[in-house]
Amino acid sequence: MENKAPEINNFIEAFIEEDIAAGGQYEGMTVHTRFPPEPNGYLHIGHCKALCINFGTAEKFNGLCNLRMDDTNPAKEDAEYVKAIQDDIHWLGFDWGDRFFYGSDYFEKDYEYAVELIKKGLAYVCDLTPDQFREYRGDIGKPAVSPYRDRSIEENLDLFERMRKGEFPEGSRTLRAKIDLASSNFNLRDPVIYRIRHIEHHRQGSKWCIYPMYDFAHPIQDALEGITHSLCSLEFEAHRPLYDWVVSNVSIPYHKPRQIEFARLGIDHTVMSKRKLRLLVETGRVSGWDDPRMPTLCGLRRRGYTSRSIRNFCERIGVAKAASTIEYGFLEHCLREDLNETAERTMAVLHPVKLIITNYPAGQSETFEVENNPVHPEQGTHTITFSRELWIEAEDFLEAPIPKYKRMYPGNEVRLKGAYLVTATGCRKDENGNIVEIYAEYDPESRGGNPADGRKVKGATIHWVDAASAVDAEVRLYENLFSDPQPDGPDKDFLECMNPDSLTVLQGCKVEAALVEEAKKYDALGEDRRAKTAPCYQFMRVGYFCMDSRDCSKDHLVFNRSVLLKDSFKPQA
RNA sequence: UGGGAUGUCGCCAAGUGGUAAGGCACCAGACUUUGACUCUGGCACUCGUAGGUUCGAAUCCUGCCAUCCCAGCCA
Repeated sequence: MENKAPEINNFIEAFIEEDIAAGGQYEGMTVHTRFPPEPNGYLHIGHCKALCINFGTAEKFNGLCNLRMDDTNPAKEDAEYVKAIQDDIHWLGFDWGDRFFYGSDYFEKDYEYAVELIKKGLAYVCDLTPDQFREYRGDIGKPAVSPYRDRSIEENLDLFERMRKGEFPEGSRTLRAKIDLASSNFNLRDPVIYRIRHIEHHRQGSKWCIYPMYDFAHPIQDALEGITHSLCSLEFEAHRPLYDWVVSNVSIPYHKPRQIEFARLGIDHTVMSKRKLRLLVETGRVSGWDDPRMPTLCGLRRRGYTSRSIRNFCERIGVAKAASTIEYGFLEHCLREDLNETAERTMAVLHPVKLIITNYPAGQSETFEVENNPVHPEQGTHTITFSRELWIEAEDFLEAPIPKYKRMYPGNEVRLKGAYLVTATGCRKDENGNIVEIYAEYDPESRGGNPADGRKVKGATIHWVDAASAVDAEVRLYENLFSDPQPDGPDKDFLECMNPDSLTVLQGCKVEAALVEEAKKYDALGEDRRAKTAPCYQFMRVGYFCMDSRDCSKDHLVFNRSVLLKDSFKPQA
């Protein structure tokens, strides 16, 4: 009774449960996983799936999950990314406790294990250059060849030590695992496990000039940390035999970890490879790694995505082995679902047109209380002001209505949210035919939007902002970075799939004056906290918006559109 | 091509021999001071395909087809 079995939701959990039930090396074990990012870029939502699987699975079985920087290739890695990665993971709400490691901290151990393999006759120094290596690699049905395979253990030991001492130039020699030159799995054709690189390592400095390959270092790292289940993505499937070979042939005083692979996350209308994201940043096609259009966690965060919505998304897409591409709309759904519960409602007019209430006295003004969130009345109310001149959305008035149109047009009574019922009487246009002013009369007996006679209002309820107190704001509208749903597709240049209209900047939008006070509070936060907690609002009838962590200030309000509200109105004709 | 995987509704995804869960999207309706939210109903006689085994198959067997990954001194 004390230990209720966890509900099994996917094949990985099923495997783990089987392992536990089988006993053996897993007898009484604590499930232990790890998340091993390479510190060569920022985390994106694809990493988040792996994060949720590794941390989530450990949590589910009451286990542990380590965070480990996989930094075995000094050419690609940089310390600048380490903190950003940690911050992103914490922001998501995961915690590795005191189990933060660097793959490079095991270099000495890796070396010892390599020596062990040499002594066992399971590894040898090979003098083939990269070009020769390719040439001697063999082919289907034709085994690979290495003229150096049968060197004596003594010679290998000597050569490997001299490799470490820096006696040889890059590319001149490697250490190879002696497995099977004829294997149909090319990963087992005596794979390179150490290469020479005369490069500074971001943490080890110039201590080393030989570096272990992922295939050798990773299983050792896992084993040394007591990882029981090494959960990674599908592209490592063909490497599993090598992973198993390493943990079986090296004397690690723990049980052998088990590698299990799952399909990585794909989302349409975006790209997920670090290489491509980096190119977008470096060529200035986006403003940076945290551009709100980027699928990076910092980008999504700046866009207004909450950690809860992202986590929920990762939970709901499931875990399987079939390659899949999730529709971007599902991510948006998860955001709306969260923000609907939490975001305060406010009124903002993005494309303002003046509405003049002709029968409302000039110079007069009054206030109304509107609820912050109808879904949760306990979130309170706030005050808005009303006067003769208001701003309304240009698309909320039509001189000649189209079918099903319920908003303002001459003679149609509508409700100004929280204020009064009004009926348009006409409008004024400029010389180009653009509507510059709309005229309407209000029903003084409908304060708060409730007509005294209780009549039903057939027209829509529209949002507005008092012109006398409104504040200007800049609003940035975002759309898909790529108009092509599969920019990663074969025979495509992803740069040519980009959406030229992924960013639209609107100036002179009208928002409630109260937002200036909110911006003041936001200004008071330190840069670090600002980046993690963008205040989010629902601009009623428009969408969810958040203050931009970099550019918004009380003197210049800047909002990012996080996601549109759903809209079932489909103009016909 | 050799090896490794995967194919269940437009997109995800349960299902492990007993007669196709759920979510997103979409459609219809109710409710509504957000054309939002919420609620109700609809949405795979069929599981890549062709055979076979079985009383019974998405689930087992065989062939075929399609897609993805690996074939770096990247991870």
